[in-house]
Amino acid sequence: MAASTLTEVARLAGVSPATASRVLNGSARKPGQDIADRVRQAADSLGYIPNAQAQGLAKSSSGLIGLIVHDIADPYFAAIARGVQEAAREQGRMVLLATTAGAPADEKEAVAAFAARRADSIVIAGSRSSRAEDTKGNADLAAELDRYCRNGGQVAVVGHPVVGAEVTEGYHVVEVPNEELATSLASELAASRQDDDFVIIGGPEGLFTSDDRIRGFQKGLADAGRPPAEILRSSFNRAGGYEAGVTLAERIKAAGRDGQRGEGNANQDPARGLCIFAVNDVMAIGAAAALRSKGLRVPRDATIAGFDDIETLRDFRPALSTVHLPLEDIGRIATRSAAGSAAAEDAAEPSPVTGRVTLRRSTEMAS
Amino acid sequence: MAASTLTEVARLAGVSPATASRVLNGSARKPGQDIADRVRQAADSLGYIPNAQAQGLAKSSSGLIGLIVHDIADPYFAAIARGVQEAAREQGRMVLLATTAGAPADEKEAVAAFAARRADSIVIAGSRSSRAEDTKGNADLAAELDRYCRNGGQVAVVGHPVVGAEVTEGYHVVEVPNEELATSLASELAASRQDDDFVIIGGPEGLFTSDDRIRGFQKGLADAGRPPAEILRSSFNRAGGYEAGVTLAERIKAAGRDGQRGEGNANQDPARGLCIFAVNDVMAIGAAAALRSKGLRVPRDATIAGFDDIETLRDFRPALSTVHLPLEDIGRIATRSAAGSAAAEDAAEPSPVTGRVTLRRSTEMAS
DNA sequence: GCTGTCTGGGAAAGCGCATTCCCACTGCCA
DNA sequence: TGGCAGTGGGAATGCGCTTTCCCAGACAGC
Repeated sequence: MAASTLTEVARLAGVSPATASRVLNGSARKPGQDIADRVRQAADSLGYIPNAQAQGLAKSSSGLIGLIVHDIADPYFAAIARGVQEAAREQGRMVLLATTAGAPADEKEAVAAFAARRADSIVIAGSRSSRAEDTKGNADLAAELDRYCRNGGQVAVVGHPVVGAEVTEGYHVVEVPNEELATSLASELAASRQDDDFVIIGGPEGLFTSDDRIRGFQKGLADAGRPPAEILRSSFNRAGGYEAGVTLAERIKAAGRDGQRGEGNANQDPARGLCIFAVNDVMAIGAAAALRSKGLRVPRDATIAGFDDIETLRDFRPALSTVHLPLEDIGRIATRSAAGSAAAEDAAEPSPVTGRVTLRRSTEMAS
Repeated sequence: MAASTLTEVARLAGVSPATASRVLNGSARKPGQDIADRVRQAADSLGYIPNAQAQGLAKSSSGLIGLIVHDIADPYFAAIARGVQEAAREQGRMVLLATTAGAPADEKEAVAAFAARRADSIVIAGSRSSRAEDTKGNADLAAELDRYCRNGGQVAVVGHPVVGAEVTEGYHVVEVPNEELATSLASELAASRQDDDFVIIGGPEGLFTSDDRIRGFQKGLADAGRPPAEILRSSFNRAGGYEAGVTLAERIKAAGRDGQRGEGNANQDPARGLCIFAVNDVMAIGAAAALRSKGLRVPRDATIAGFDDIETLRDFRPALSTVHLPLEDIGRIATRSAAGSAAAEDAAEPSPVTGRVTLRRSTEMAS
């Protein structure tokens, strides 16, 4: 038994396919009540399911939203995905998922695939990069996006615009105030951690999200009259945080900052504590794990702050100081801004994203 | 500029659309080298992207895999989704996401929507339920799935078969040995926690995953000669775990099990500890948070074990005893089993899922 | 040299639906 | 009663592609 078609339904109901189409899918023209009933009943009895592909082909639009993330298992993206999914449901669309590990080449592929499926809009979450090795990929991605937009597609990018994107028609950017928030975080930490030196665990250079947060943090420190923090670079995930954490743990011990009176380091005053800012929560957790594995305690031997306020990590102890980002809203906003309702379009770029510095135990005053 | 079509490419290359189709998309018939080159070049210069909808319509298959989860932001589902995504990529397909909060009615909707899009296969993750209020929904869902399968669709369900599903053609179940693993967990805990009483924090009655794990755990206790554990029911998420944790915390204090010598409870021996088994990690974390908020310490005042071994929770302290489940593999296996390669089909239901009891600090020997 | 078999390309028929255009009919006003 | 707008249904076209079928030419065997 093959899936039944509109034509079959029409025949069973004794009407033309045109009429059947009109009653089963919202058309401007409403057939008479009796006919409508007949058609609907026929559809029911046949278990008719409209073929979305054919519909899409006929009206060239698909009811699909493409979502591009680095990794759906990363709680950051998962949270955004939830928002996207919700907004999509509101719009009566479905979401098509693509994961790319952040590689622009893969992202370009994904955009092409979405374009092939005639997705109505595309949401790109996940940090843009300006690394040299990505130059070519970025250009390709930008070109693909341009083409997609020119063909009437709507694109929403979370965070930074894609490097080199030119079209403005249908191209939306959901700004995330990473830099400002990092500045605020630094200010608050500078105030509460008077006696700490600061160090930053960042992602690879060229990753915008990471760079923005680093820049913002440094600015906050400078505003508070603190010297710039040293920056440790590693990968933008837990492993990267852990790795950097190991390095720092050794340093802390060597400097005798762990209360065990190490041999001391000429450059570092053992009396001063160390406050670590990891550019995202997952890295912060990794760093904390590294310190712990080296026998160090947070916040006693070092304090740590992250960024994102990942929900799953809220029960982590010591509670992680971080910057709360409304991830789910971000996904929702991005999806809505790419909904492409020409009317509401210019009316207002939807409510801006606001975060909030959230200090918790991991950077609490040492007793 | 509208997206260019095959016909345009063909015209530019000076061939028929049929030929263009044959060279651009793998057909059995291979046109001559020179012609192929001409076509490919024309396609390139036009930036041709095949319309997947039209392709799908023409060959009635879409290259789509439908994935149904309760909540994509839940790390359990996110991990499975990653596996699905990966396997999908291997197959050159894309994944369509639907979240349903576990409501059979929504799941039925999702299946219908997938069917409408002519998804090649559907993966259903997330526990089935046999609750009375879901009876109708389950029946509808089963009917929808049956229809989908009869129309040639492939379905893979993680865990339990959908209640009432009848078709076997194209219907796959990825068995997760929840019960057996829970039994093993109980055995190991019974051995290491000789002096503990056991209590189970379960999900709502009728949720198969939860029920299986409870049943298995009780069996393990029985095998070890322990009396059955009391069961606290609450919702299958962190909040549920927290709620149950609050209840337990009060009880522990009342029973003077927290070392503070409470007034004691006739039924409970204050000398005995309490070992809490939460049917999933997230609930376990919630329960632990509740205990902590009541001033209780794990594993000192109570021990806790979970189930799933969620990656994001591995850095939780005290490290959570749990049962490791290869979530990502599960997603992959499900996706592959629904790949529908009739050849490999009967050859072997793909490698079974195996978990592993993983005891960590949260159930460690009291000193 | 002629027929028979390939080979490779093109014409055309859908895939299932939306939609435009057309037509028959109703009811209204003049 | 004739004409006209308005209403509601159907025929037909096309969305972009695949695929079957057909046909012209190449080639081999007799």
